[in-house]
Amino acid sequence: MSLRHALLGLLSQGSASGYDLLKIFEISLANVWPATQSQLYGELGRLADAGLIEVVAEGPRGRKAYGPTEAGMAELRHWLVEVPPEQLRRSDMLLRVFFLGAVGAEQARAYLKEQGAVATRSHEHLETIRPIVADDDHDLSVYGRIALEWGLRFTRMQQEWAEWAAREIEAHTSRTPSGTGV
Amino acid sequence: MSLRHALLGLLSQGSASGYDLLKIFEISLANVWPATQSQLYGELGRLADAGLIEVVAEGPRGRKAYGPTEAGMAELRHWLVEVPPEQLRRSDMLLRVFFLGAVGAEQARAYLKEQGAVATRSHEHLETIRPIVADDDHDLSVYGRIALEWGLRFTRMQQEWAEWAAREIEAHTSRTPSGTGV
DNA sequence: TCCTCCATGTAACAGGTTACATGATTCC
DNA sequence: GGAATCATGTAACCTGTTACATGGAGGA
Repeated sequence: MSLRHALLGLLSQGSASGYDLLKIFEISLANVWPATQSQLYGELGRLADAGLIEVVAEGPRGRKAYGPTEAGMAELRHWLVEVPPEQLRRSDMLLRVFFLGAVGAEQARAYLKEQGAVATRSHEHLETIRPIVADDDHDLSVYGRIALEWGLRFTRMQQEWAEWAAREIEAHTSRTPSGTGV
Repeated sequence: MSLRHALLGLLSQGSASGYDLLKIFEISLANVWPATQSQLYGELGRLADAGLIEVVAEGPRGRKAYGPTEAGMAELRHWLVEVPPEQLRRSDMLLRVFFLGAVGAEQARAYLKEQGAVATRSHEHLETIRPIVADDDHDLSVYGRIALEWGLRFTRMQQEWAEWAAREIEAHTSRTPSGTGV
């Protein structure tokens, strides 16, 4: 149920309409908690019904700008500090690693090298947005920077791991030259 | 649709019943691709209907052991090398970071330190299972070791990041002592 | 006028979780 | 005989995705 809290969090930083929020999701939250338009409007309705947000302004074309209520802010703070984050991560990238024995060392190495390259590209992309968040001292900037740093460290780790793994397979292959598995 | 491929992958390493597979999911795949019992039996039925697996043995209590068909193995290899892994990662741990401005520096630091501690515990847990996979040269062991190494590097990265982030907040707080945000 | 963008909503479907339901076998 | 374990299956519900549907407002 974290979409609910993502919305509360965004609205705590300033009121916005569903349309505004959708844009914010696309730019800044896309890598952390993607959401689609239909999901978003549905959840806004449910949040309003639950009294956690309310319409604070209406505009042209039926535009409704929402803001959090006191109950909504309380719920957000509760979630932030008292609800332990989910640990579960599904990774089909890693799932494949378990079964790489089904395709022979050459293809296994190619797979890992490709994953390393993907990580490198992601890392480079994140580097390009670093300067945008870098230069000020607001709260938003501090926490944005911390999240960005996570991405930078993660992509670097993944890149280094993939290269290490490709070398491991090479070493294993040279020890057992016949190549087991298929 | 990766549960399907997780099942094909496991069955490619030896035939098994739904019950067997469930146990394997609980132990070895739990951190990478969790699956519930009801999901599993449903998918086994669909895989059989699609001709990707077949019943290779029947046992007591209605036990049905499945093995992959040739079509199933082809599908597995196709998925392994030709279908690019999903990049999407939802992380409610990271989502919270974006909104930490809503709770004051003290609580924000406490949150990050807790996440660091969680990562440390996970890392220690993974270290305990390292010796189990370490000592042989089979394909399975090689790829199991590579996946484990990912976990070790990931948890270490997360731990270091959380500690760094907590220090960042401290530095920011001492620069702007009043404490902005709520 | 026509196109683009703003703006909201619904319906159908897929994947996943929890809970319910049932029964056979083995071991003590 | 009774408990634990093996073994499979179904139903209700929630979250998320894709696609469909509609219309107002502003600019060229």
